[in-house]
Amino acid sequence: MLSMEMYPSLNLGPQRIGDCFYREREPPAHMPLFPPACDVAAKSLQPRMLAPPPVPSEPAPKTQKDEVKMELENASLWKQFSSVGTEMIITKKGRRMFPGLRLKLSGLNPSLRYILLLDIIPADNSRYRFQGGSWQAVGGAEARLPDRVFIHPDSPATGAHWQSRTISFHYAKLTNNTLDSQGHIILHSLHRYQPRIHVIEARDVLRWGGGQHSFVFPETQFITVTAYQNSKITELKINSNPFAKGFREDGMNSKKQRDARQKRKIAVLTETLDIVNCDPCDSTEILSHSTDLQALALASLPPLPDPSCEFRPDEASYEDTLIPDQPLDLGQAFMASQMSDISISMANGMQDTPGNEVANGMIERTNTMGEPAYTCTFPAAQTNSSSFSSAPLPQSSSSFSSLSIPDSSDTSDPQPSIPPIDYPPIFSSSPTLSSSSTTPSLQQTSFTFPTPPPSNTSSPQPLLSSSSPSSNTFHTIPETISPHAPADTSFTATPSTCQPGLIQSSAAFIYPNILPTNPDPASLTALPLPIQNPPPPSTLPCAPTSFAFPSVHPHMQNLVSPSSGHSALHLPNLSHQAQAPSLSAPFPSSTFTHRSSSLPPPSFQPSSCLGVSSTFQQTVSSTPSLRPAAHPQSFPNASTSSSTSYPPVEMGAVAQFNPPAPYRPEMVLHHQSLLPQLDPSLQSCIPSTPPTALYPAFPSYPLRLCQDPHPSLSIPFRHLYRQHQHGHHHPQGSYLDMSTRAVF
DNA sequence: TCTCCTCGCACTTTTGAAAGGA
DNA sequence: ATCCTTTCAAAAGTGCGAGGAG
Repeated sequence: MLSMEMYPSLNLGPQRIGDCFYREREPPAHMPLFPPACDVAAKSLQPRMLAPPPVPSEPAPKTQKDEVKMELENASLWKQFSSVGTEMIITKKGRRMFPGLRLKLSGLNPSLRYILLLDIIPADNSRYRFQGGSWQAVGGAEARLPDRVFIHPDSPATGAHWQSRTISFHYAKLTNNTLDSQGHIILHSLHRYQPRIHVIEARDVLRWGGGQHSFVFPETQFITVTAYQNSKITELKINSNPFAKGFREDGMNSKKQRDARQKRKIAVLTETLDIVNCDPCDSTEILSHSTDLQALALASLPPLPDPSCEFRPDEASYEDTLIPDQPLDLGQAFMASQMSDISISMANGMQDTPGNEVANGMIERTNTMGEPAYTCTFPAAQTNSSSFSSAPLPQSSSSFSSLSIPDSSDTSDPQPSIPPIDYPPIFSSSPTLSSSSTTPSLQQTSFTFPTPPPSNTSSPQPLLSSSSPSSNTFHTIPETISPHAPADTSFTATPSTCQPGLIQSSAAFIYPNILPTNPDPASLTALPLPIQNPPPPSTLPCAPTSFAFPSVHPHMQNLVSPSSGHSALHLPNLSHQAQAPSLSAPFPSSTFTHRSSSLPPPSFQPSSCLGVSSTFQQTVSSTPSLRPAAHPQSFPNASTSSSTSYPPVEMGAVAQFNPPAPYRPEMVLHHQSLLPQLDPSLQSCIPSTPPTALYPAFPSYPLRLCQDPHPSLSIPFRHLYRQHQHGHHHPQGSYLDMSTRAVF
């Protein structure tokens, strides 16, 4: 088995290792070290297999880290969905996300390599139900499933690579199958989730953790469903997703067409039954029936030419064929109905052309991240698809209307409703945003919205000065920043007050402060947090996180050849890693237990994105990533929902994050701290008494990068698991199948 | 009875192989 | 023989609706 410790610098203490037993594979003999795009950079780098543990003294250039920015290119589309209440279908086989996450990165060191991860964490600890046109929290969340992290197929790649193109996570799939072995991200239905993107510096393929930047875009929050609940979302999806084009009004699978087909089918079946019931021996019956049948058949056929027309060949032909032979008539009737359907469909298709062009145009714009196409007409959620225009979204937007927001501050509220996210007009300040028309509010001024200019989607976006409040890019918090220091000092107050009505959603949220210290809860709580509120209760359990390459791009898969030997991390760019001699070294099991700790007081960064850069911060691993970060209001649990501010955290300052970790290929990401907790903001509103935890308290869940043993998978090293300290017993079994696959 | 999930359907786009031509 | 373009079919991604389970 070949595994790699992804974050050597995150030595949190004794760790549990060796939980993942995967079939070892030999590294592909001819696997290129890096994708062509990265070849040059890769050559410039000295591969360091089994390199010694990273030395804290080798931090990446601060300047670069500090300027790492991420933009959500299709932010306007996301906002459209968010304004209505984004729903994501999850299926057993896995469903892609739509909208997808399309990102632009900047501020990376072009010569360094980075790994991009996507994980999705619970936004709160409630289960939802769609009632009365809005989402209502109806109870506690189900036990958190093991977190899986989707590693971007290009990972690791150089900063130049990431910055030269739009980064898409569209290959990531969501599933509700807790036994999923495909590496999809497992989520509960009817729960609210928040995607996060992590940029992890990989100074070389085996040395991860030089620095970490995490980004959260509140508008990407969604509720998982197995079937769409809100018709507005359905309309949005159909109008925005090319694959659903057939369901558009002008499509062949539109409701109109379906209804017409259904009617025809029913009519035909009814007629058939009637005919069958007739006595075939009675010529009279037959004759009369034939007449009826003819009428029916004719009825089911496309309209005949106008009687006034002199030439009506169709009529004759129908009579000739239908009357004489009953069986034939039946068949013809059916065929006729089908043909009529086809002809109608064809006609519609013909007619649709213009409309389709428009639709296609929209799609193309969407695909190309042409935000303008989707921005639009919100504030008010459109009642119909037609309302979605390609017009730019008014800045005022906001309002979502129909959905009521559950008062997060009020945990007692049994049924808080989630309103669509209201995005304040924060764009105005950004020169890059065409849509910006409104004056940012006081709080909004400090926001930096990730929305990129509608154009240049394919090309790297010009970097916005981080200093500029108007920038629509999310800034990560420099590692050098003290964890206690607010990332954005300009931000004065947070909606902190947890007032239900206040929504800072449009802004990106900064990650909750990650405690730079020991995961020990006691120590965490003892930390002098600059902010305000006591850390959130660690009631939320941490689930094991797995990093998966579920949907690895085909080309990546091709690069990997399963081999009998140890499984190596076969990232496309990594070929040499397999050569590490120490790969086979056994993993020491760790005794480290991670407890949920209180989160540091969140400082609200109104600005956009929750970007947290850190050199591996341990976020309160214990603190469940579950905290609702993005939209406090939406959190029923007051304790969790309260604050929107996230103080910057410097992980590098924490000793536990910096300790040189042994670099062993066998190791997998084993640090729960990898992913900072999402919603530290809650703390501002956190009552002195921690709310009852809806999620069972999870012990520590070290992140581990494990190779997926599944034979069918060509990509080894597919999963990174954040494992439970003490092992998690899923109702359906253990999380890891020690034999061959990572299952639960 | 209600809610939620699963499955099959029809439709679409995407992708890659095959065919043809320069 | 190589490269490029076009064509075609398979694969995969969509939402819908019926039906089943709890």
